Amino acid sequence: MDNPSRSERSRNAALDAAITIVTRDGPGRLTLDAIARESGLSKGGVMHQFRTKEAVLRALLEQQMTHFEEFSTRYLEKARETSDQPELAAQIATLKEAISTPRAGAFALLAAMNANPELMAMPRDVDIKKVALMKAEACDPDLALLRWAAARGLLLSSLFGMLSLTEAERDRLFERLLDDSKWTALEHGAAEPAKPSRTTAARAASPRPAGARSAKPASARKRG
Amino acid sequence: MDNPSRSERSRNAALDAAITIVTRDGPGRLTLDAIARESGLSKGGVMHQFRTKEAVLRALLEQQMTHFEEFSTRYLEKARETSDQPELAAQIATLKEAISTPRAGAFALLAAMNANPELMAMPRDVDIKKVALMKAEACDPDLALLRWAAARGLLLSSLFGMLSLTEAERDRLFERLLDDSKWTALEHGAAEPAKPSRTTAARAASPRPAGARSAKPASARKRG
DNA sequence: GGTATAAAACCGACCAGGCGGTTTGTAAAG
DNA sequence: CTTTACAAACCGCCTGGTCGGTTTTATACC
Repeated sequence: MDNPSRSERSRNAALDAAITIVTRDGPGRLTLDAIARESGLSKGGVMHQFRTKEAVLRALLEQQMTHFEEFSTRYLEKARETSDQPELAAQIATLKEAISTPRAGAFALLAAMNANPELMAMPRDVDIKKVALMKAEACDPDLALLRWAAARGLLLSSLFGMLSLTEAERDRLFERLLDDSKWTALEHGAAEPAKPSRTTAARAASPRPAGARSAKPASARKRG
Repeated sequence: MDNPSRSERSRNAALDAAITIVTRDGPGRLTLDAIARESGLSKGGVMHQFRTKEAVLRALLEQQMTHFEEFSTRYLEKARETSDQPELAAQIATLKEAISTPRAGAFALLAAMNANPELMAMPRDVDIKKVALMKAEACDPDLALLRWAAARGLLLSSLFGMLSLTEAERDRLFERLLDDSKWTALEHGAAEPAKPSRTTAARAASPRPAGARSAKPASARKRG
């Protein structure tokens, strides 16, 4: 096997091991030795790929971020035709996804924060953009932000093992968060949309009077 | 000084030191030696008050929980007369409070989770009760849960340094979360309240048809 | 009161193990 | 033959926790 492949294989092995550890044993147990043990590599091998532990954390964060970023953009494309707030929808859906891929990604976040709170700057910067997009597309930006915050609250609470809701309840709440028709904007920004949104036509495709059951497939549903 | 006082003083010194450390240096830096150093006690002294590190974390969590519990009940009494969902209002207000007493309490939570995720059972048990109360008093329980989740999302995001909102924006969002008149229940549970809520009178105090312009200043508005 | 004694609070040296990181050596790729 | 990828031993430091001893407070007896 050529060198680049060899390296990448080792890198991935290490990162996979890290995720396994952090989800199985908690963030406090994520050590370089543990990664070496779990991945089958030697400690020297791990250190060859990541010169420092912080580098591991950073890589872990990046991996997770791109993973969810991909999910988000994929969802965004679909949502553009079904919602007039596609960015918001994508964000909520992504958070929902993150909750069911549970500790994997976001638990890494905890490990990162524990080691070095400044690492949090990375995901924050992404957030800033997302928030801007969501505000821009909404006629009631605050309401959009709150829907987003609610989704995030559900995710983070769940991550911390502090969410006392059943899976069904959670799903139902996410469903409702995603259903634009259940969130009527205050006239705040615009009772009648000032800008002729590019998706008014798409919106007309769902002319039910705000109360009808949402028909959204809502992506993958695990257990009924 | 008599023995009980002496003990309590030391305990508090240790806990205060722990909070200082965890907020200043991050949860990863919270060690027994650090606590001893910061508190002025010797390590032996610290170990005399808390036989193990987990005991310190537990005490820290308990202290913070009772602190916010007190705030919550104090608020609850007032809210009973101004909102027909006093439990929800109290929870939201408490979360708002927690965000501005920032890292102090909830950062401890992070430290706890890092060391031993099972410690999270303690705050979760409290939550379960709160959630039950909030659901019970609401005619649209899911909406109540979502308002609560949004508040929590704002808090946790802020804790993680991942909230890209200004203080004013945050305040405005909390304000809106607290304003019952801006959250109209879906007919879901009850278009006309099935159970004669004990505060229907109080609710009648704001008889505008849920859509009237709010008198709230709504602070800064960015784009037209 | 004073004094002997027990008990609690506290100190600081100490320990074994785990930690992040370095070094030295070796085999494979280029 | 140089460079890269890895292995394994090793290092110093810090960790949570122990332990024997000292000081302070509480109690018992006179």
